[in-house]
Amino acid sequence: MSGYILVVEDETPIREMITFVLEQNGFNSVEASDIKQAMDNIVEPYPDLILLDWMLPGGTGVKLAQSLKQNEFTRNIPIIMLTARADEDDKVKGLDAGVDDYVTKPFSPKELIARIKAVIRRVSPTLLAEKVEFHGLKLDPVSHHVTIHNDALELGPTEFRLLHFFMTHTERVYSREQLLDNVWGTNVYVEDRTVDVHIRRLRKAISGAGHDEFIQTVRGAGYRFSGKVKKHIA
Amino acid sequence: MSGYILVVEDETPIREMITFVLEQNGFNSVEASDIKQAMDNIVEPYPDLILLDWMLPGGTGVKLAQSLKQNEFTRNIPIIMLTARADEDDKVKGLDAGVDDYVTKPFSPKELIARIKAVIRRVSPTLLAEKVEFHGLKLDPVSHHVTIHNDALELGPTEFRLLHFFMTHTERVYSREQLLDNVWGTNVYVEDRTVDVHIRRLRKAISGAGHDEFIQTVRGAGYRFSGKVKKHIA
DNA sequence: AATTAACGTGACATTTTTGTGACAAGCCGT
DNA sequence: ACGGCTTGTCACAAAAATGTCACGTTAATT
Repeated sequence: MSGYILVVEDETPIREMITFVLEQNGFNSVEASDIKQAMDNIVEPYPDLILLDWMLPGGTGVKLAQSLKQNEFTRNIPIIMLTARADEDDKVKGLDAGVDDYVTKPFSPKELIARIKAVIRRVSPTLLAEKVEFHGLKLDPVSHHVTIHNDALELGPTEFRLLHFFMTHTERVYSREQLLDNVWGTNVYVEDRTVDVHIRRLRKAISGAGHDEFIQTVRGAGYRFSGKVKKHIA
Repeated sequence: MSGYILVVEDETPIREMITFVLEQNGFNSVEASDIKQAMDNIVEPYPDLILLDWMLPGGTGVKLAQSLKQNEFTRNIPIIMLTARADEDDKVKGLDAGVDDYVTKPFSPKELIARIKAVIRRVSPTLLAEKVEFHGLKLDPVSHHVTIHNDALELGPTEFRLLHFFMTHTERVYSREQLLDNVWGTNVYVEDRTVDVHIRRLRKAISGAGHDEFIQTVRGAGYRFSGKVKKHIA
Protein backbone atom coordinates (compact mmCIF):
# COMPACT_ATOMS: atom_id res chain seq x y z
CA MET A 1 0.00 0.00 0.00
CA SER A 2 1.26 3.38 -0.86
CA GLY A 3 -0.36 5.51 1.85
CA TYR A 4 -0.38 5.25 5.61
CA ILE A 5 -2.60 4.82 8.63
CA LEU A 6 -2.65 7.43 11.39
CA VAL A 7 -2.79 5.95 14.87
CA VAL A 8 -4.11 8.34 17.52
CA GLU A 9 -3.74 6.76 20.94
CA ASP A 10 -2.33 8.26 24.11
CA GLU A 11 -1.24 5.05 25.79
CA THR A 12 2.20 4.45 24.38
CA PRO A 13 2.38 0.67 24.72
CA ILE A 14 -0.97 0.18 23.05
CA ARG A 15 -0.07 2.63 20.34
CA GLU A 16 3.21 0.94 19.65
CA MET A 17 1.62 -2.44 19.68
CA ILE A 18 -0.85 -1.25 17.12
CA THR A 19 1.75 0.28 14.85
CA PHE A 20 3.79 -2.86 15.19
CA VAL A 21 0.89 -4.97 14.07
CA LEU A 22 0.18 -2.58 11.22
CA GLU A 23 3.74 -2.56 9.95
CA GLN A 24 3.89 -6.31 10.03
CA ASN A 25 0.75 -6.48 7.97
CA GLY A 26 2.10 -4.26 5.28
CA PHE A 27 0.60 -0.97 6.37
CA ASN A 28 2.63 2.13 6.89
CA SER A 29 1.70 4.05 9.99
CA VAL A 30 2.19 7.35 11.72
CA GLU A 31 1.73 7.78 15.45
CA ALA A 32 0.05 10.56 17.36
CA SER A 33 -0.40 10.59 21.11
CA ASP A 34 -2.79 13.51 21.40
CA ILE A 35 -5.22 15.65 19.49
CA LYS A 36 -2.59 18.19 18.57
CA GLN A 37 -0.19 15.66 17.12
CA ALA A 38 -3.08 14.09 15.31
CA MET A 39 -4.10 17.32 13.67
CA ASP A 40 -0.53 18.08 12.78
CA ASN A 41 -0.54 14.88 10.81
CA ILE A 42 -3.86 15.31 9.12
CA VAL A 43 -2.45 17.29 6.26
CA GLU A 44 -1.48 16.29 2.79
CA PRO A 45 -0.69 13.66 2.08
CA TYR A 46 -3.75 12.61 4.02
CA PRO A 47 -3.74 9.25 5.75
CA ASP A 48 -5.72 6.46 4.15
CA LEU A 49 -7.36 5.71 7.46
CA ILE A 50 -7.35 6.93 11.04
CA LEU A 51 -7.38 4.76 14.12
CA LEU A 52 -8.74 7.03 16.81
CA ASP A 53 -8.81 6.38 20.53
CA TRP A 54 -12.10 7.18 22.20
CA MET A 55 -10.58 8.71 25.30
CA LEU A 56 -7.91 11.21 24.56
CA PRO A 57 -6.34 13.77 26.89
CA GLY A 58 -7.32 17.32 26.10
CA GLY A 59 -10.52 16.46 24.35
CA THR A 60 -12.35 13.37 23.32
CA GLY A 61 -11.60 11.56 20.17
CA VAL A 62 -15.19 11.87 19.08
CA LYS A 63 -14.84 15.62 18.78
CA LEU A 64 -11.91 15.15 16.48
CA ALA A 65 -13.87 12.64 14.48
CA GLN A 66 -16.75 15.04 14.17
CA SER A 67 -14.63 17.92 13.03
CA LEU A 68 -12.87 15.72 10.51
CA LYS A 69 -16.14 14.44 9.16
CA GLN A 70 -17.44 17.97 8.78
CA ASN A 71 -14.45 19.22 6.90
CA GLU A 72 -14.53 19.15 3.17
CA PHE A 73 -11.01 17.85 2.73
CA THR A 74 -10.98 15.25 5.45
CA ARG A 75 -14.49 13.90 5.50
CA ASN A 76 -13.61 11.09 3.19
CA ILE A 77 -10.89 9.72 5.41
CA PRO A 78 -12.25 6.58 7.04
CA ILE A 79 -12.09 6.53 10.82
CA ILE A 80 -12.09 3.56 13.14
CA MET A 81 -12.70 4.39 16.80
CA LEU A 82 -10.98 2.48 19.56
CA THR A 83 -13.25 2.26 22.57
CA ALA A 84 -12.09 1.08 25.95
CA ARG A 85 -15.15 -0.99 26.59
CA ALA A 86 -18.26 -2.04 24.80
CA ASP A 87 -20.27 0.94 25.88
CA GLU A 88 -23.39 1.08 23.80
CA ASP A 89 -23.77 4.80 24.34
CA ASP A 90 -20.30 5.52 23.14
CA LYS A 91 -20.79 3.41 20.11
CA VAL A 92 -23.91 5.28 19.15
CA LYS A 93 -22.20 8.60 19.59
CA GLY A 94 -19.28 7.43 17.60
CA LEU A 95 -21.47 6.37 14.77
CA ASP A 96 -23.32 9.63 14.94
CA ALA A 97 -20.02 11.34 14.46
CA GLY A 98 -19.80 9.52 11.19
CA VAL A 99 -17.00 7.14 11.99
CA ASP A 100 -16.80 4.06 9.82
CA ASP A 101 -16.31 1.39 12.44
CA TYR A 102 -15.20 0.87 15.99
CA VAL A 103 -13.12 -1.72 17.77
CA THR A 104 -13.44 -2.37 21.48
CA LYS A 105 -10.32 -2.80 23.52
CA PRO A 106 -8.87 -5.20 24.19
CA PHE A 107 -8.79 -6.50 20.67
CA SER A 108 -6.72 -9.07 18.91
CA PRO A 109 -4.39 -7.94 16.15
CA LYS A 110 -6.26 -10.25 13.85
CA GLU A 111 -9.50 -8.47 14.56
CA LEU A 112 -7.95 -5.06 14.13
CA ILE A 113 -6.48 -5.94 10.77
CA ALA A 114 -9.74 -7.49 9.70
CA ARG A 115 -11.68 -4.35 10.58
CA ILE A 116 -9.18 -2.13 8.84
CA LYS A 117 -9.29 -4.17 5.68
CA ALA A 118 -13.06 -4.26 5.80
CA VAL A 119 -13.29 -0.51 6.03
CA ILE A 120 -10.71 0.09 3.34
CA ARG A 121 -12.38 -2.44 1.11
CA ARG A 122 -15.60 -0.58 1.56
CA VAL A 123 -14.20 2.88 1.00
CA SER A 124 -11.48 2.47 -1.58
CA PRO A 125 -10.91 -1.07 -2.67
CA THR A 126 -7.94 -0.25 -4.80
CA LEU A 127 -5.88 0.57 -1.75
CA LEU A 128 -5.70 -3.07 -0.76
CA ALA A 129 -3.44 -3.67 -3.67
CA GLU A 130 -5.08 -6.59 -5.32
CA LYS A 131 -3.97 -7.74 -8.67
CA VAL A 132 -5.92 -6.25 -11.50
CA GLU A 133 -6.62 -7.96 -14.76
CA PHE A 134 -8.40 -6.68 -17.80
CA HIS A 135 -8.50 -8.32 -21.19
CA GLY A 136 -5.09 -9.92 -20.98
CA LEU A 137 -3.57 -6.93 -19.32
CA LYS A 138 -2.31 -7.68 -15.83
CA LEU A 139 -1.18 -5.22 -13.23
CA ASP A 140 0.15 -6.15 -9.81
CA PRO A 141 0.39 -3.20 -7.42
CA VAL A 142 2.49 -5.25 -5.01
CA SER A 143 5.25 -6.33 -7.32
CA HIS A 144 4.70 -3.42 -9.68
CA HIS A 145 4.64 -5.86 -12.53
CA VAL A 146 2.62 -5.10 -15.62
CA THR A 147 2.22 -7.63 -18.37
CA ILE A 148 0.16 -7.94 -21.49
CA HIS A 149 -0.23 -11.53 -22.61
CA ASN A 150 2.85 -12.36 -20.53
CA ASP A 151 4.97 -9.67 -22.08
CA ALA A 152 6.32 -7.30 -19.48
CA LEU A 153 5.65 -3.63 -19.93
CA GLU A 154 8.11 -0.97 -18.92
CA LEU A 155 6.26 1.92 -17.39
CA GLY A 156 7.38 5.00 -15.55
CA PRO A 157 5.81 5.75 -12.16
CA THR A 158 3.22 8.10 -13.58
CA GLU A 159 2.27 5.81 -16.42
CA PHE A 160 1.95 3.02 -13.88
CA ARG A 161 -0.41 5.02 -11.72
CA LEU A 162 -2.36 6.14 -14.73
CA LEU A 163 -2.79 2.60 -15.96
CA HIS A 164 -3.69 1.43 -12.48
CA PHE A 165 -6.37 4.06 -12.27
CA PHE A 166 -7.76 3.18 -15.66
CA MET A 167 -7.79 -0.53 -14.92
CA THR A 168 -9.78 0.08 -11.79
CA HIS A 169 -12.06 2.56 -13.49
CA THR A 170 -12.96 1.15 -16.85
CA GLU A 171 -15.76 1.91 -19.25
CA ARG A 172 -16.04 5.49 -18.22
CA VAL A 173 -14.88 8.78 -19.59
CA TYR A 174 -12.59 10.91 -17.47
CA SER A 175 -11.76 14.48 -18.24
CA ARG A 176 -8.17 15.60 -18.16
CA GLU A 177 -8.79 17.40 -14.91
CA GLN A 178 -10.30 14.33 -13.33
CA LEU A 179 -7.31 12.32 -14.39
CA LEU A 180 -4.97 14.92 -12.97
CA ASP A 181 -6.85 14.82 -9.68
CA ASN A 182 -6.86 11.07 -9.44
CA VAL A 183 -3.46 10.19 -10.79
CA TRP A 184 -1.31 13.23 -10.17
CA GLY A 185 -3.13 14.23 -7.02
CA THR A 186 -5.20 17.17 -6.04
CA ASN A 187 -3.66 20.60 -5.92
CA VAL A 188 -1.14 20.07 -8.66
CA TYR A 189 -0.47 22.78 -11.16
CA VAL A 190 -0.02 20.85 -14.31
CA GLU A 191 -1.21 21.65 -17.79
CA ASP A 192 -4.13 19.67 -19.09
CA ARG A 193 -2.20 18.77 -22.16
CA THR A 194 0.29 16.92 -20.01
CA VAL A 195 -2.32 14.22 -19.71
CA ASP A 196 -2.28 13.84 -23.46
CA VAL A 197 1.39 13.17 -23.45
CA HIS A 198 1.15 10.53 -20.78
CA ILE A 199 -1.79 8.95 -22.53
CA ARG A 200 0.38 8.83 -25.56
CA ARG A 201 3.22 7.20 -23.66
CA LEU A 202 0.91 4.67 -22.09
CA ARG A 203 -0.63 3.81 -25.44
CA LYS A 204 2.80 3.41 -26.90
CA ALA A 205 3.83 1.05 -24.12
CA ILE A 206 0.69 -1.04 -24.33
CA SER A 207 0.28 -1.33 -28.03
CA GLY A 208 3.97 -1.27 -28.62
CA ALA A 209 3.94 -4.83 -29.87
CA GLY A 210 0.71 -4.33 -31.73
CA HIS A 211 -1.94 -4.97 -29.13
CA ASP A 212 -5.45 -3.70 -28.85
CA GLU A 213 -6.20 -0.11 -28.17
CA PHE A 214 -7.41 0.13 -24.61
CA ILE A 215 -7.50 3.87 -24.32
CA GLN A 216 -10.08 5.66 -26.38
CA THR A 217 -10.25 9.34 -27.02
CA VAL A 218 -13.61 10.94 -26.46
CA ARG A 219 -13.47 14.24 -28.20
CA GLY A 220 -14.36 17.17 -26.08
CA ALA A 221 -14.72 14.98 -23.00
CA GLY A 222 -11.53 13.15 -22.19
CA TYR A 223 -10.36 9.53 -22.28
CA ARG A 224 -11.94 6.20 -21.61
CA PHE A 225 -10.39 2.85 -20.82
CA SER A 226 -12.30 -0.04 -22.23
CA GLY A 227 -11.75 -3.39 -23.84
CA LYS A 228 -13.01 -3.04 -27.33
CA VAL A 229 -14.66 -0.26 -29.20
CA LYS A 230 -17.69 -0.90 -31.29
CA LYS A 231 -17.47 1.29 -34.30
CA HIS A 232 -20.65 3.14 -34.88
CA ILE A 233 -21.59 3.64 -38.48
CA ALA A 234 -23.48 6.85 -38.77
CA MET B 1 23.39 -22.65 18.80
CA SER B 2 23.88 -19.78 16.45
CA GLY B 3 20.83 -17.70 17.35
CA TYR B 4 19.74 -16.25 20.61
CA ILE B 5 17.00 -16.23 23.20
CA LEU B 6 15.13 -13.06 23.94
CA VAL B 7 14.37 -12.56 27.62
CA VAL B 8 11.50 -10.20 28.31
CA GLU B 9 11.26 -9.55 32.03
CA ASP B 10 10.92 -6.28 33.88
CA GLU B 11 12.45 -7.30 37.19
CA THR B 12 16.13 -6.79 36.64
CA PRO B 13 17.48 -9.32 39.15
CA ILE B 14 15.34 -12.09 37.78
CA ARG B 15 16.17 -11.14 34.23
CA GLU B 16 19.86 -11.18 34.90
CA MET B 17 19.60 -14.43 36.72
CA ILE B 18 17.90 -15.95 33.73
CA THR B 19 20.41 -14.66 31.24
CA PHE B 20 23.19 -15.89 33.48
CA VAL B 21 21.70 -19.33 33.50
CA LEU B 22 21.24 -19.24 29.78
CA GLU B 23 24.81 -18.20 29.10
CA GLN B 24 26.06 -20.92 31.40
CA ASN B 25 24.19 -23.42 29.30
CA GLY B 26 25.50 -22.26 26.00
CA PHE B 27 22.65 -20.04 24.89
CA ASN B 28 23.10 -16.51 23.66
CA SER B 29 20.57 -14.10 25.03
CA VAL B 30 19.24 -10.61 24.62
CA GLU B 31 17.48 -8.78 27.40
CA ALA B 32 14.39 -6.62 27.27
CA SER B 33 12.74 -5.05 30.29
CA ASP B 34 9.51 -3.94 28.67
CA ILE B 35 7.28 -4.39 25.68
CA LYS B 36 9.00 -1.69 23.72
CA GLN B 37 12.46 -3.11 24.15
CA ALA B 38 11.05 -6.49 23.34
CA MET B 39 9.56 -5.31 20.09
CA ASP B 40 12.72 -3.51 19.20
CA ASN B 41 14.46 -6.83 19.41
CA ILE B 42 11.89 -8.83 17.55
CA VAL B 43 13.32 -7.99 14.19
CA GLU B 44 15.59 -9.90 11.95
CA PRO B 45 17.52 -11.74 12.91
CA TYR B 46 14.64 -13.11 14.92
CA PRO B 47 15.33 -14.81 18.23
CA ASP B 48 15.15 -18.58 18.32
CA LEU B 49 12.93 -18.40 21.35
CA ILE B 50 11.32 -15.84 23.60
CA LEU B 51 11.05 -16.01 27.36
CA LEU B 52 8.17 -13.72 28.14
CA ASP B 53 7.11 -12.49 31.54
CA TRP B 54 3.42 -12.67 32.21
CA MET B 55 3.24 -9.40 34.07
CA LEU B 56 4.89 -6.57 32.23
CA PRO B 57 4.58 -2.85 32.89
CA GLY B 58 2.57 -1.01 30.33
CA GLY B 59 0.79 -3.98 28.95
CA THR B 60 0.61 -7.67 29.57
CA GLY B 61 2.94 -10.10 28.00
CA VAL B 62 0.05 -12.09 26.67
CA LYS B 63 -0.87 -9.32 24.30
CA LEU B 64 2.61 -9.33 22.89
CA ALA B 65 2.46 -13.09 22.59
CA GLN B 66 -0.82 -12.84 20.75
CA SER B 67 0.41 -10.28 18.31
CA LEU B 68 3.54 -12.28 17.66
CA LYS B 69 1.62 -15.47 17.11
CA GLN B 70 -0.71 -13.84 14.66
CA ASN B 71 1.98 -12.28 12.60
CA GLU B 72 3.31 -14.00 9.57
CA PHE B 73 6.93 -13.30 10.29
CA THR B 74 7.01 -14.02 13.97
CA ARG B 75 4.46 -16.72 14.54
CA ASN B 76 7.03 -19.44 14.32
CA ILE B 77 9.11 -18.10 17.15
CA PRO B 78 8.48 -20.32 20.16
CA ILE B 79 7.39 -18.50 23.29
CA ILE B 80 7.68 -19.60 26.88
CA MET B 81 5.64 -17.57 29.33
CA LEU B 82 6.91 -16.88 32.80
CA THR B 83 4.01 -16.69 35.22
CA ALA B 84 4.36 -15.47 38.77
CA ARG B 85 2.16 -18.19 40.18
CA ALA B 86 0.33 -21.22 38.97
CA ASP B 87 -2.77 -19.33 38.02
CA GLU B 88 -4.93 -21.63 36.00
CA ASP B 89 -6.67 -18.75 34.26
CA ASP B 90 -3.45 -17.23 33.18
CA LYS B 91 -2.21 -20.47 31.84
CA VAL B 92 -5.28 -20.92 29.76
CA LYS B 93 -5.04 -17.44 28.39
CA GLY B 94 -1.40 -17.89 27.66
CA LEU B 95 -2.01 -21.10 25.80
CA ASP B 96 -4.84 -19.48 23.95
CA ALA B 97 -2.40 -16.91 22.76
CA GLY B 98 -0.50 -19.74 21.21
CA VAL B 99 2.51 -19.82 23.49
CA ASP B 100 4.46 -23.03 23.49
CA ASP B 101 4.98 -23.57 27.20
CA TYR B 102 4.99 -21.78 30.50
CA VAL B 103 7.17 -21.88 33.57
CA THR B 104 5.90 -20.79 36.96
CA LYS B 105 8.09 -18.63 39.10
CA PRO B 106 9.97 -19.40 41.16
CA PHE B 107 11.69 -22.00 39.06
CA SER B 108 14.98 -23.76 39.24
CA PRO B 109 17.58 -23.15 36.55
CA LYS B 110 17.48 -26.82 35.83
CA GLU B 111 13.76 -26.69 35.15
CA LEU B 112 14.07 -23.63 32.95
CA ILE B 113 16.77 -25.16 30.81
CA ALA B 114 14.83 -28.36 30.52
CA ARG B 115 11.74 -26.55 29.29
CA ILE B 116 13.71 -24.51 26.82
CA LYS B 117 15.40 -27.53 25.39
CA ALA B 118 12.11 -29.36 25.19
CA VAL B 119 10.48 -26.56 23.24
CA ILE B 120 13.42 -26.12 20.92
CA ARG B 121 13.58 -29.85 20.35
CA ARG B 122 9.92 -29.80 19.48
CA VAL B 123 10.08 -26.83 17.14
CA SER B 124 13.63 -26.94 15.89
CA PRO B 125 13.01 -29.08 12.81
CA THR B 126 11.47 -26.06 11.16
CA LEU B 127 13.56 -23.53 12.97
CA LEU B 128 17.07 -24.79 12.63
CA ALA B 129 16.79 -26.11 9.12
CA GLU B 130 15.37 -22.97 7.58
CA LYS B 131 17.50 -22.92 4.49
CA VAL B 132 16.24 -20.70 1.78
CA GLU B 133 16.65 -21.37 -1.90
CA PHE B 134 15.65 -19.27 -4.84
CA HIS B 135 16.67 -19.82 -8.43
CA GLY B 136 20.00 -21.41 -7.67
CA LEU B 137 20.71 -19.03 -4.85
CA LYS B 138 21.02 -20.78 -1.51
CA LEU B 139 21.11 -19.16 1.88
CA ASP B 140 21.54 -20.93 5.19
CA PRO B 141 20.61 -18.74 8.14
CA VAL B 142 22.26 -21.12 10.57
CA SER B 143 25.68 -21.45 9.01
CA HIS B 144 25.44 -18.05 7.33
CA HIS B 145 26.54 -19.64 4.11
CA VAL B 146 25.38 -18.22 0.83
CA THR B 147 26.03 -19.88 -2.48
CA ILE B 148 24.96 -19.32 -6.02
CA HIS B 149 25.20 -22.40 -8.15
CA ASN B 150 27.64 -23.78 -5.58
CA ASP B 151 29.83 -20.72 -5.71
CA ALA B 152 30.19 -19.18 -2.28
CA LEU B 153 29.31 -15.55 -1.84
CA GLU B 154 31.10 -13.26 0.55
CA LEU B 155 28.61 -11.03 2.28
CA GLY B 156 28.84 -8.65 5.19
CA PRO B 157 26.30 -9.00 7.99
CA THR B 158 24.01 -6.33 6.62
CA GLU B 159 24.12 -7.65 3.12
CA PHE B 160 23.37 -11.08 4.50
CA ARG B 161 20.28 -9.85 6.34
CA LEU B 162 19.20 -7.89 3.31
CA LEU B 163 19.52 -10.90 1.07
CA HIS B 164 17.78 -13.07 3.63
CA PHE B 165 14.89 -10.67 3.75
CA PHE B 166 14.65 -10.51 0.00
CA MET B 167 14.80 -14.26 -0.38
CA THR B 168 11.94 -14.64 2.03
CA HIS B 169 9.99 -11.80 0.48
CA THR B 170 10.23 -12.13 -3.25
CA GLU B 171 8.14 -10.69 -6.04
CA ARG B 172 7.22 -7.61 -4.14
CA VAL B 173 8.41 -4.04 -4.17
CA TYR B 174 9.75 -2.64 -0.94
CA SER B 175 10.42 1.01 -0.39
CA ARG B 176 13.69 2.08 1.11
CA GLU B 177 11.93 2.80 4.37
CA GLN B 178 10.36 -0.60 4.48
CA LEU B 179 13.72 -2.19 3.87
CA LEU B 180 15.26 -0.13 6.63
CA ASP B 181 12.50 -1.21 8.98
CA ASN B 182 12.81 -4.85 8.13
CA VAL B 183 16.53 -5.27 7.70
CA TRP B 184 18.08 -2.56 9.82
CA GLY B 185 15.32 -2.54 12.38
CA THR B 186 12.65 -0.11 13.37
CA ASN B 187 13.61 3.19 14.90
CA VAL B 188 16.93 3.51 13.16
CA TYR B 189 18.10 6.83 11.92
CA VAL B 190 19.69 5.87 8.69
CA GLU B 191 19.55 7.68 5.39
CA ASP B 192 17.37 6.23 2.68
CA ARG B 193 20.26 6.30 0.29
CA THR B 194 22.14 3.90 2.49
CA VAL B 195 19.83 1.24 1.14
CA ASP B 196 21.02 2.06 -2.35
CA VAL B 197 24.59 1.46 -1.39
CA HIS B 198 23.85 -1.88 0.19
CA ILE B 199 21.73 -2.86 -2.77
CA ARG B 200 24.70 -2.01 -4.87
CA ARG B 201 27.03 -4.14 -2.74
CA LEU B 202 24.61 -7.03 -2.79
CA ARG B 203 24.22 -6.82 -6.54
CA LYS B 204 27.94 -6.70 -6.93
CA ALA B 205 28.35 -9.78 -4.80
CA ILE B 206 25.62 -11.75 -6.52
CA SER B 207 26.34 -10.92 -10.10
CA GLY B 208 30.03 -10.64 -9.44
CA ALA B 209 30.68 -13.80 -11.39
CA GLY B 210 28.20 -12.81 -14.04
CA HIS B 211 24.95 -14.19 -12.71
CA ASP B 212 21.39 -13.14 -13.16
CA GLU B 213 20.08 -9.92 -11.85
CA PHE B 214 17.85 -10.72 -8.90
CA ILE B 215 17.32 -7.25 -7.61
CA GLN B 216 15.30 -4.94 -9.76
CA THR B 217 14.97 -1.23 -9.32
CA VAL B 218 11.43 0.03 -9.45
CA ARG B 219 11.74 3.73 -10.01
CA GLY B 220 9.83 5.84 -7.60
CA ALA B 221 8.89 2.82 -5.53
CA GLY B 222 11.90 0.90 -4.29
CA TYR B 223 13.46 -2.47 -5.02
CA ARG B 224 12.11 -5.86 -5.85
CA PHE B 225 13.67 -9.28 -5.58
CA SER B 226 12.50 -11.59 -8.28
CA GLY B 227 13.74 -14.30 -10.53
CA LYS B 228 13.69 -12.96 -14.00
CA VAL B 229 12.20 -10.03 -15.78
CA LYS B 230 11.08 -10.40 -19.31
CA LYS B 231 12.09 -7.37 -21.20
CA HIS B 232 9.52 -5.98 -23.50
CA ILE B 233 10.84 -4.77 -26.78
CA ALA B 234 9.02 -1.64 -27.63
C1' DA C 1 -14.13 22.67 -49.16
C1' DA C 2 -12.68 25.85 -45.81
C1' DT C 3 -12.30 26.87 -41.09
C1' DT C 4 -11.69 25.99 -36.49
C1' DA C 5 -11.02 23.45 -32.40
C1' DA C 6 -9.29 19.26 -30.32
C1' DC C 7 -6.04 15.83 -30.25
C1' DG C 8 -1.51 13.19 -31.59
C1' DT C 9 3.31 13.19 -31.61
C1' DG C 10 8.15 14.01 -31.49
C1' DA C 11 11.59 16.70 -29.36
C1' DC C 12 13.75 19.02 -25.57
C1' DA C 13 15.18 21.09 -21.09
C1' DT C 14 14.55 20.40 -16.55
C1' DT C 15 13.93 17.93 -12.61
C1' DT C 16 14.02 13.79 -10.07
C1' DT C 17 15.85 9.48 -9.04
C1' DT C 18 19.34 6.09 -8.89
C1' DG C 19 24.23 4.16 -9.63
C1' DT C 20 28.84 4.31 -8.09
C1' DG C 21 33.30 5.18 -6.16
C1' DA C 22 35.55 7.04 -2.29
C1' DC C 23 36.15 7.89 2.51
C1' DA C 24 36.09 8.17 7.48
C1' DA C 25 34.30 6.40 11.72
C1' DG C 26 33.34 2.37 14.34
C1' DC C 27 34.02 -2.43 15.56
C1' DC C 28 36.67 -6.55 16.53
C1' DG C 29 40.09 -9.76 17.15
C1' DT C 30 45.08 -9.83 17.48
C1' DA D 1 47.33 0.24 19.86
C1' DC D 2 47.26 -1.81 15.37
C1' DG D 3 45.27 -3.60 10.97
C1' DG D 4 41.34 -5.50 8.62
C1' DC D 5 36.61 -5.39 7.90
C1' DT D 6 32.10 -3.39 7.92
C1' DT D 7 29.15 0.43 7.53
C1' DG D 8 26.91 4.88 6.83
C1' DT D 9 27.33 9.02 4.30
C1' DC D 10 28.67 12.03 0.75
C1' DA D 11 29.65 13.90 -3.93
C1' DC D 12 29.40 13.31 -8.44
C1' DA D 13 27.92 10.71 -12.63
C1' DA D 14 24.42 8.50 -15.07
C1' DA D 15 19.90 7.43 -16.18
C1' DA D 16 15.20 7.97 -16.25
C1' DA D 17 11.09 10.53 -15.80
C1' DT D 18 8.41 14.59 -16.39
C1' DG D 19 6.17 18.77 -18.08
C1' DT D 20 5.90 21.84 -21.82
C1' DC D 21 6.13 23.36 -26.40
C1' DA D 22 5.71 23.37 -31.50
C1' DC D 23 3.84 21.44 -35.13
C1' DG D 24 1.34 17.80 -37.63
C1' DT D 25 -3.33 15.35 -37.90
C1' DT D 26 -7.80 14.54 -37.30
C1' DA D 27 -12.51 15.54 -36.58
C1' DA D 28 -16.36 18.59 -36.17
C1' DT D 29 -18.62 22.81 -37.91
C1' DT D 30 -19.88 26.17 -41.19
